[in-house]
Amino acid sequence: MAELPDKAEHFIDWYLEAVEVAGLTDKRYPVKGMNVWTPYGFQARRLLDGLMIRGIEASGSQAVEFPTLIPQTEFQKEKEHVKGFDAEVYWVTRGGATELDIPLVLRPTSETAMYPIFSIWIRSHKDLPLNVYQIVNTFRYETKMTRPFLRIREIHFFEEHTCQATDEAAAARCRSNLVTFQGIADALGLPFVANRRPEWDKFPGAYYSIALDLPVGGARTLQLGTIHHYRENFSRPYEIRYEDLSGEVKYVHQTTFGLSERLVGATVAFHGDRRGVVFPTSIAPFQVVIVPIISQTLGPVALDAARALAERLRARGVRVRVDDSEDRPGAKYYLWESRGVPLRIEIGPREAAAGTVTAVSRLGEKKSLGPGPLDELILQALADFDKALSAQAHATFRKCFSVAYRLEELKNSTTVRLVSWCGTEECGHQIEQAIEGAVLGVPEGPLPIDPGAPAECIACGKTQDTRWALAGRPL
RNA sequence: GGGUCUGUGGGGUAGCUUGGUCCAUCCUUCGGGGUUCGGGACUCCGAGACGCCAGUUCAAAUCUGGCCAGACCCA
Repeated sequence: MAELPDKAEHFIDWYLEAVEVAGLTDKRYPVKGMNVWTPYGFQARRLLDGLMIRGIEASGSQAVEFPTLIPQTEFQKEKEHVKGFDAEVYWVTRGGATELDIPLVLRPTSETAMYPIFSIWIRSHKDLPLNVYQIVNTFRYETKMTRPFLRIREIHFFEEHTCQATDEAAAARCRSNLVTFQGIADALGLPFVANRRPEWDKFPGAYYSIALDLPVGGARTLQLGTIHHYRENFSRPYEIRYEDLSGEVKYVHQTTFGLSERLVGATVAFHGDRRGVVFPTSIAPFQVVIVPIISQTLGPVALDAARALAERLRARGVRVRVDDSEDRPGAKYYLWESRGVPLRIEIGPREAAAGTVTAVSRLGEKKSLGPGPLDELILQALADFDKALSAQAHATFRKCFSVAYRLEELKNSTTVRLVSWCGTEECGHQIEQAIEGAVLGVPEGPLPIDPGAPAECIACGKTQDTRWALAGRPL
């Protein structure tokens, strides 16, 4: 039986092939870092969009849409931001044959598109808070190698931008975003750590950045998204001001929250196995696939039963597909397993007569359901699947971390490491050199494992002001 | 940013060193027929490729250059 490459040993090979066999994208589009979404992959992405939309709107954000092109003059207003993105933006310099007076940037992110308009929208404290988001495509000219979903040049980007009256309100919005993300991650069965990125690695223009990191085997990590507190760094150059109750003119404090289709890649990367993708029911294009076992001698009873069951499940809101193709049953099992369908239902002729089915979970559990209310039993089996997937993920997650006490231990790390760190950039860089990766930052909230109190800094040995930080190798 | 290597049907490959054997190999895929159908079926018939553009040559998948795309290494 053909299996995928070993996930632990050859992660990238495994990942590329898992995406390939699942048919989520077509990588043959002839522009680097830009893939075509297939109907199957697009459905997963659209369901993910739904999770993000429901989550953010529940926290009081409204959808907007700003243009794709940004004039150079606006793009360059915030110094750090420009420096951070200058090397990776696409420029539009011509309209037809005419050279544009002011070149246009294809948005790499939308701060500089939105904020000139925010400065018009916001006049008074009554206009605050302003919480808006958009889901649009953004463009970044990645110079490194690209990977489907993980590192791409056209990014399907979710970005929330908010304006708050005070520093404290902005910090509160960041915490609220973290709660929203927790909900999305739970729906995907993905554990994560929220790390406050070190100064040298924060978003260009941010006061601080909180990154949502997922360990994906070895010391490798994947940044799932980010939450940034900008303070007044953008509102000053873009003159986003309001009059407070006493008539004093103040600059707003801004935040952003960014996610992308990388979450589809993360789901593949974290849950996938030797047979391919494993989707949680929340974004599985098909939650259930029914395979009728055709028999020449016993007639089409199994197929009829499969179609009838599918109708009942659809009425209950289940995304279900009957695979009535000519392939043999075994071939269908392999196909839908590689594509990540949570639950397979097999109906044979004798089962059709008895009113029972065989249910096989993508995690391997096989059992007979019925006779009885099959739709109820299948809904239960789907809920059980999500629970089992999440439990398995959290068990894996805990094994992804270990403490390192000396710099030399970092070299061939097989997990993400917790290190005691004094917080200085100099020691941070020593840690990064030792692990051949990055200091991910200091976790917000509880640590993924409990290492006790931080001791002396792993690099300089000082004991004052040390804290636990995570170090790993971002993909 | 600097360097090394690669590009053959829809996917994966053989052929390239030494130009002619190639109207290009094998597996898979796709269309049609038949027998099948509880873990990747068998069989018969058919379809489909030398990344693009130039150059060298009697002759180019094969050699040279440029471009495009991809992989890897270094900063």
